[in-house]
Amino acid sequence: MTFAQIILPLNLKGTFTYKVSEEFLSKIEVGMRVLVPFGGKKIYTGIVAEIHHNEPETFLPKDIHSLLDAEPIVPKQQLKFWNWLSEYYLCNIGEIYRFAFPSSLKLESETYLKRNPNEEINWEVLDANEIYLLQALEVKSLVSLSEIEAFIPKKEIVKTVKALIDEQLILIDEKIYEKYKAKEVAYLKIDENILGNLSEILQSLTKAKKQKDLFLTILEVQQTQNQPLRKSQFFENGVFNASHLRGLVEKNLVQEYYLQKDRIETYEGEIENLEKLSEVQEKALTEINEGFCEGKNVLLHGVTSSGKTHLYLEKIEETIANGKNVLFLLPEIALTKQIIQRLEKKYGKQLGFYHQKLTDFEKVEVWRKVKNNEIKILIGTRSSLFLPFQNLGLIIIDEEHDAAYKPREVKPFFNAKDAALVLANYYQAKAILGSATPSVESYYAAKNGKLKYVFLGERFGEVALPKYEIINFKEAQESKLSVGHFSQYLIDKISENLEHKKQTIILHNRRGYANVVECESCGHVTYCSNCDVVMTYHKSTNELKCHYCGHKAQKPKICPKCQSTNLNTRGIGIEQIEEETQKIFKEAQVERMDVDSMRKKFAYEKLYEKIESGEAEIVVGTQMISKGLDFDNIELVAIPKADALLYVQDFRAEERAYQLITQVSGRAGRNSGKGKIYIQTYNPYHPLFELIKEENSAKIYEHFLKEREQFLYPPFVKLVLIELKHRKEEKLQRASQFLSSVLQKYLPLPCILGPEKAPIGKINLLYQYQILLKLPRGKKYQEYKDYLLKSLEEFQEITAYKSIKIDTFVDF
DNA sequence: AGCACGCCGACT
DNA sequence: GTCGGCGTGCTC
Repeated sequence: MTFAQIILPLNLKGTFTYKVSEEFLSKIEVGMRVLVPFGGKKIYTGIVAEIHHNEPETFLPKDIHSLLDAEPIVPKQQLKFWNWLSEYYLCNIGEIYRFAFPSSLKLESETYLKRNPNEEINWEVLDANEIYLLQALEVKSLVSLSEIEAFIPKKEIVKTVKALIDEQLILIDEKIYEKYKAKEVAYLKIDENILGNLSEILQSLTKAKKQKDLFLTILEVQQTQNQPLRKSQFFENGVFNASHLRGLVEKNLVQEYYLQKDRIETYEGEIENLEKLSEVQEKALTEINEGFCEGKNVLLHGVTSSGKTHLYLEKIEETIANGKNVLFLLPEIALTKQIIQRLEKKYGKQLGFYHQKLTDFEKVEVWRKVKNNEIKILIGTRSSLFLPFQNLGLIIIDEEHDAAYKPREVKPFFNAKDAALVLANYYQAKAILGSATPSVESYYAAKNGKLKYVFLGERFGEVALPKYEIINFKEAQESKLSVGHFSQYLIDKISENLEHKKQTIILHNRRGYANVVECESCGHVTYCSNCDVVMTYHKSTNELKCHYCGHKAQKPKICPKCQSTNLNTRGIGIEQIEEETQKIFKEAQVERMDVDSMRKKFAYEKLYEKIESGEAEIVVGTQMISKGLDFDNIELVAIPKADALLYVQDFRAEERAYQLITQVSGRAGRNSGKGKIYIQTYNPYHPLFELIKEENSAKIYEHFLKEREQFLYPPFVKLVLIELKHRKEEKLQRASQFLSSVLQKYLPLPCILGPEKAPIGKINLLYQYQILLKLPRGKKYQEYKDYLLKSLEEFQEITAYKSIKIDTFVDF
């Protein structure tokens, strides 16, 4: 007897055992898709994870319904990768499968109903709904539940269907269909062999002038154009129509055939050659190669505009020349047009894109191409790690420090940067992590020899790096040399920059107009009704918005508590900075770039255009502004409230501030080398600002590492965050306490921090508690993680706590 | 995750 | 008195 372990797209532990019947025995392989029944009447598409002969003892396995693939669709390396993810990040493999596959590759099971032909209907005893349904089945033999909604009220459907099933008048028919059908396009061709008799052919067409003309047209195009002839092109001018073509096809003079159309338009322009590498880049390239030779992956630490892309292109080229493929990971696809354009020019059709914003059809298209090895370079976000690569040779993780590689809100949680390294290893491929501001973890790994450290310290073409200047805002205020949140000094500098017809960027990392609307008389502030956060005031829409659940409310005119009209705003948002900027620089064209202003369609494109053309003179923005805006005319970057970057309560706050400041600085003086950065702060002697000014990245990382070591944070310990959520706070608190006590049985006490209320105690009506684990690195780590898993299992044994939602974030 | 079964409040 | 809320249990 043969059995198979099947991965199902459900958030359930482990895999499921099914029996492999005789008919599939010789065909079934690990990595193929199968159709299996599950539960009452559900059918799922699963993935074969293992084939074996151990009959289960505690239950009777069901049969595999059918085999969907003739060859494995998930490569072995991917299955290994899934397993690693599920073990390392403590999530179910089914969740990984769900995330990894475009939904149309998972067959859909929709419940369809049909008449039971063996049962007579006694119409008299039926109610109206039942009669409608049966009549519908007379007309159409199969009706789906969703179709029934058209003629039976929603809440009565289940009742009606159930009654008829009980009477055995109807049956359930599981109709399964594959959603994805490749779109086909018609092409024409003329068999060149018949051309020996060309004169004869033309003779035979003398009576059909149009057909003759069409034939000659097709022939001409075919002989001049060395690619398939799209059928539709011959009808575009209106001279010919389908019947003319039909005549030719019937006479066997022209053949019609179909090709799958790619839904993704690919670039067909010129293919550009690489520029020559600079000396510094050559050296870096040698070092990368050395790293690869030592069997190490590389951390490429290259200051902004140092030409990291250039090196990537070199390695990509080389990999492809060796017959292997490349995965190029980006944190977000939207803000990185420039890099894509560059690769597009060079690689044209061998390039593919993949990210979660594609339609399902498009995703499957890319899937197919990757599988068939038609795509040599795949550019994509973290979801592209799951494509069925056949012979991956290189993975590049650009902007490796970017938090978008590990979004907390998407399940399953994993860090694409770390996952990429593991995946590369499974494919025996090499990886390059690239950034101008590497994450502290990667930097540490590089310094410890786990990664090869390659530093590119100067801008390409020896353009000077931007200079930093720190403005003591406290002093400026005290000597009354300030307007709003701008010191007179900064204002002068920006004015100068405007006079030189150079562009300015102002960074302020807080959305909205004001953080809080506060009553001056009683101190009342408006909280979100769903979340435990103060609502942010947005002046442009004149409303209060919750940035966590999106809840909106009117801005109060009087204090709801004490009826005072003395309401004031506190905490400056980007909208207020924009307003002030416009007020101070009346003549200047000021634009804002944040999530709220970029929401409209093509807002980004429009802004991009305005900056490129020079129409926008000052761009005020949140962290968004630090990405992708590579324009030569920007020379000044101002951060009027730099302190705000440090107020975040997070052990990575300083690291993030450093990265953000450095990234946004990189926008200035890319060409002229005259970029200036003004950091305006109340704490001009804050070590971080001083270090940034010194421009000694090694020293900065030393500083970070020292703090991390002292306060026991990564990379010196492994962090696991356990998040518990429930609608009832008391129950949640008790549960969290209990989980903590279970953990205490197995883990040393100092490892466990909490439970405590999460920084945002309630989001969307769910209360949140958390337990933070600081686990030692090395051998003990795995042992402790096994204990953690055991504890979580013990916790879930308690029926009363089954309704508590638990999420674990490993290395968050 | 989905889905069925089972026990307590607001309606014909 | 029923309909229907969601708490609990199970799925190879």
